[in-house]
Order: sequence, then C-alpha cells, then structure tokens
Amino acid sequence: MPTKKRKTSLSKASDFSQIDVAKLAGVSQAAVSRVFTPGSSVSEDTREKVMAAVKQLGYRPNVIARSLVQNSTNIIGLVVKRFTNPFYAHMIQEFTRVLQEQGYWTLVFNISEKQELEEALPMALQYRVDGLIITSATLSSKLADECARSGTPVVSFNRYATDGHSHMVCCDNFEGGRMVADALLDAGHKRIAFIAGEESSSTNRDREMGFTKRLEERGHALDLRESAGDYDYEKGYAAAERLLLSADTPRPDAIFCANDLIAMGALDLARCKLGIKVPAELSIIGFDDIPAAGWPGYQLTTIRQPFGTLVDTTIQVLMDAINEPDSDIIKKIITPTLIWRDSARSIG
Amino acid sequence: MPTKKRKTSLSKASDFSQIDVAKLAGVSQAAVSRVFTPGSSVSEDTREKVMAAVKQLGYRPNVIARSLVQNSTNIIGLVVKRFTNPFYAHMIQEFTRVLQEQGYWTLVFNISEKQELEEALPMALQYRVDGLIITSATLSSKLADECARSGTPVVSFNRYATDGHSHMVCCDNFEGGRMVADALLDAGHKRIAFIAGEESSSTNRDREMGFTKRLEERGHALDLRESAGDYDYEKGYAAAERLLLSADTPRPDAIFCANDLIAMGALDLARCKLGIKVPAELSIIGFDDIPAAGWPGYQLTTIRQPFGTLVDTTIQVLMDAINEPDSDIIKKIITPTLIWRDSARSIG
DNA sequence: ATGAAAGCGCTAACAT
DNA sequence: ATGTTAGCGCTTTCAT
Repeated sequence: MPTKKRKTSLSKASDFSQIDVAKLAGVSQAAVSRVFTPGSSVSEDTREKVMAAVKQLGYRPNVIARSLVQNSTNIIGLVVKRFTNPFYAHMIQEFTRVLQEQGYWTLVFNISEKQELEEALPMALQYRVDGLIITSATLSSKLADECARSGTPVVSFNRYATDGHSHMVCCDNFEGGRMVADALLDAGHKRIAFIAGEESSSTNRDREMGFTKRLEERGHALDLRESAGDYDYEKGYAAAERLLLSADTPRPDAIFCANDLIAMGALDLARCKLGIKVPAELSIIGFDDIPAAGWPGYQLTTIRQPFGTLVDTTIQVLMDAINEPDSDIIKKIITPTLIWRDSARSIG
Repeated sequence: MPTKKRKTSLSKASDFSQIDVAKLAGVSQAAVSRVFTPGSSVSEDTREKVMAAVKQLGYRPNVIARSLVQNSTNIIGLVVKRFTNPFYAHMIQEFTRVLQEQGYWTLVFNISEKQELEEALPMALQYRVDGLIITSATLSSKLADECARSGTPVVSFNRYATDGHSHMVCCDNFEGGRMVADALLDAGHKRIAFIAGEESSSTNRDREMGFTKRLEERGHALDLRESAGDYDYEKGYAAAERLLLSADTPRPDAIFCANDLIAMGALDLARCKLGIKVPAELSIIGFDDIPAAGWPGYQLTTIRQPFGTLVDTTIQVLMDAINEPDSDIIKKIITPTLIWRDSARSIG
C-alpha cells in the first residue's frame, strides 16, 4: 500500500510513488528515478528489481512532479477560436497529431471573443506550457510581452502579428487575392464582385486587398462588394442572395468569395435557387481548398492553402524557438496555389 | 530578481515564486498562497500588500505546483480518433468549450489506430488528468481497470463499453436504424439498400442491426448491402458507384447510409454523375445531421444525433463521477430524431 | 490573521 | 553504479 494517505473524499484513489517502488525493490528512491530517466546509469540488476516492483504495484510516473522540477511540461498550448469552419477543425487535428509525433501534448484553449484571449493566454502560462500556437486571433503586444517575460515562445498561425514580438507562419493571403484577380481577368470577366468574410480578420483584409489592388493594376475596378460577416456557409448564401437579387444593378459575372464555405453557399444559391449556370453565366472562386471543395457536387475553383506545409512549418518554428530561446523572431510566408475546377471558366 | 537560478540554456526565462512576492511584500510565503486560495482568511491589509508586490513583479501562480500538492490538475483528457468527419470536429470544439465553462481545460490525445489508445491513455493518467472522455474507440477492460485503479473517471462517448467498468453516453443508434426502416417502408420503397461505414465500429453495427431487424419485423429484407469501409465522402461515393452501377441486379429505390458524409457522396454520385432523380427515383437517408446536411445543395433526410445533449450529458456524467468517486457506473442512451428533408420521399 | 514547517513526487547534484 | 540530500513552487496543517 502507498506510503501516504489521501485527505479528502474528492481526491483520487491511491497512486504509488517511487518511494513505494524503492522499498519493494530494496533500492533507493533515486535508483527508481534513474530507471525512468533516459541516459542515467543503472545496472541491469537494479533495473530488473525496480521493474519487477513497478509491475507488481502498477506504478506510473507522475509527470506533474517531473514537470515541476524540470520546469517543462511537454505540453503545447493551442489557442483556437470557436470554429464551424472545416479548415480550422482539420487544423486542430493536424496540430495535435504532429505535435504528438514530436513528443508533445496539446492543451486546447477555445475562445470565442477576442477578449477571451486575454484570459486564456495567462492561463496557458500558468500551466507552464512549453510553447503556444495562436490561431485566428491577434496577439496584443501586452500579451506578447507577458509570454516573452515568462520565456514561453509563441507562434501566430495564419494571422499577421502587428508587433515584432512573436513568431508567425502565414499563408500569403494577399498573393492569393492577386491570383484570383488575374484568373478572372484573364478569363475575360467584366463585372466582378467580392464577398467578404469576417471583416475584422486580417485574412479577409489581405485577400480583399490583394484582389482589388491587382484588379486596379490591370485597369479594372471591383464592381460589387457584399459582406457575409462571417466565414460560414449560411452567411455566404445570404450574402450571395443580396448580391445576385438586387434589382438595381446588373448581375456580376464573377464572384470571389473570402473562403470556400462562403463560395459554396453562393454556388448553391446560384445553381439551386436561381438556376444560374455556373460557370457559363457566373464564375465563383473560393479560398482554402477544404475537402468539400473537391467533391463532385461542388468542384469549386479555389486558392489552396498548403495545409500540411503551414502546420509543419508552424511546429518547426515553435520547436526551434523552444530549443533556441534567444534566437530571432521568425516570420514565414507560405505561397498558396490556384486550383482550377469547374466553378470558374478559364476562357472568355 | 527571482530567488533561484535556471540551470540549462534550454530552461525558460525566470519566473517569480511566492517567496519573491512574500519578500517584497514583507509577509510570509504562506500569506501569499492564501491570497490566491479562495476561502482563506487574509486581512485586507495583507492582501493589498501582496497584490502590489504581485503586480510589480508580474507574478503568476504555478498551476503545476498546485496540481502536485492538490493531486488534481483541472485538466480533462479527451481521446479522439483521427477524424475527417465534421461531426467529430464539431465535437472537440463543443467539449473544449463546455469544459472551459466548468473550469476545466482539455488535453487532446489524437489516436489513429486502436492500438495507439494503449499508449495514449496511460500517458493521460501520467498527467494526472481529473477525468477522461473517450470518443470513437472502445476501452478494453484492461485499460478500464487501469483508470479505475488510479481513480480516474472515464466516460465513453458514443461507443458502447462492453464491460461494466466505464461510464457511457451514447446515441441510440439501434433505434435510429429502426426509424429509417420505418420511414422507408412507410413510403412504400421496395428495393432497399444499406451502405456501411467503418465495419468494426459499434455505431455502424448498431445502426445496421436496428435497420435490418426492423425491416424483417415488417416482413421485408435488406435487398442490397455495400460497404464504404470508412465514414467519409469519397468512400461513400465509391460505394454508391459499386451499388448503383452493378449491372446484374436491379437498382435499389432507397439507400440508408451509415452516416451523412457517405450519404452525401451517394447523393452526388446519383444526381451529378448518374442523373438519377432524388427522391423521385431514389431515396437516400443519412445519419448524424451535420450542418452540410441542411444546406440547399443537399437537403438530406437524416437521423439527427442530438449533439448538444450528447456533449452536455457526457460532461455532466463526468463531473458527477469526479465529485462522487464511488458512485455507480452510469450508462445513458439518448434517442435521436428523424429529420425530413428532400432526399427521401415520404409517400409511395 | 499570520508565520513556521512539513510534504506533494520527482530530478539532479554530490558523494562514495 | 548507487545512496543521500537538496530543492522545484505550492498548499495545508499547526501554532501563535
């Protein structure tokens, strides 16, 4: 039986400690620790005695105690914004998977409002995470400072960090917008519209800016603009409704949507409700290349965010920052690619 | 400056401890602890001195140290299987959100093979999580025993636990299958097919069993069966291809698909590639009611898993188990509902 | 109300 | 190679 006693009725059942194992094995407690510490020197004899006792008692190392003394938890904090978007769902999945391969576990902080980041991030620091990945939220310089002071490296994922305090891995949304402008103009489209997603997000701003800037460079203007207000299907459907049903303007012949979900909403409205022929009468281009974009039912032309590259790069940058605490701030921009499918025509 | 020094170049920047705060505030270290312990008695004077020092130093409590002494981490381990299914993505999101509301954080363990559960779960126990939620994987009785011995409550989510050792919250998949059988027979369908998902999963088995049992009860048989092998769109599309293109059997007039993604694949194949009229010539019913099922492009008739209820119930059961460690094993079955949309006809 | 002291389970010197 | 010892930062008695 374990050496200590639990105090309250709420506490967990007894666990065994290295002291219990040591007693049973007839060695010192430090010897037990060495058996569980890679690189320590233990004789084969001791190791066997210890492992026998471990097995008999069902001993399991207490990672919390180890974390306390080593000042490192092997946990990465992942801050995500509440999502309905498959892109971000897939992202959590990939982050947890790749981090696990590297021997890290993921503590998820789910925030909905920007303000909640102010509470979640200090909490992550209290848990002494070894590093932080922040998605879909912008780090204030105050928070970045707090992380820096506690020595916790942070990587912002797909969001420009305004200050120079945190690492950043980001898809080149601006360039993606430019690509769409070129694609639509090359195909000879005349009336061009944009449907925005979440207005306050840097992703939306950059995609739109790249798009309109490039249109202007080539002597065209954005003819129509509508805002979905959020990055989801229903909002995209509704925005397309406002865009395509307004009687006082001629209908656009091309729409660039700030992401795939919006584009799919617009596509369904156009085809299913309005009977508009896509792409003959109307071209629609999205952004992200979520799995559904490639489904036969959609075949959406879109800008592919190189998903695996983004995730792998983010984790690489984080690992480097963890291993070289005093290295420079790194900012990586990943270029997306245009995927031609059937929702946009390529020849006028 | 902090009292201690860090040892290696890999360690984090200096943090302040309660000792540093105590010195600066001119009180004992225990007094500082009390300020951060709800319910402790501290004078207003002491509290103010302490908080001033805390602010000046930027002190932040070390939750790891607290966890060590309190033997409780406020962390819940969430074991998920690698998913492409929006249903499970949404699930993580909801679990993390609701757990946070209850003051718990979520450590995610992402497994792909059943065998990986044997590694991930002991790891979760080493982190001394306060509780575990296991989705899309069946707990072996050996693992259930390990959790029980360490006093860590476990709830299996949407998976029948074969043994009696772990709590369980599950959608009534069997009943869902029966509902589909009734719906299709009531509508007068004659040739009825089933497309299976992941064959080894209890969800698939129960949905299929309820479906075929009910067909038989009403004097019909399952005419055709095809297996997607997995719960995703592409596999569903391919399975529907095999089912609908096989020349030697007459085409079915109704298909029950083991989940929505498979149903959407089948629907797209039927409409887009084969030009089959749905539901006039073919009825398709899915399972889950993921958001996309309600999109205008699909309007899929399906069995709705009461998502919020499932998640809330799971967390409630877990919280009860944490607060009453010696209470009985609880098994909750939640009844789903049939959602009529446009992919199945309701009158023969 | 407060300080002193013990101890949570572990790692990492330091001896031998 | 192994035992002894000193913490890691905190909570929680126990005195006062």
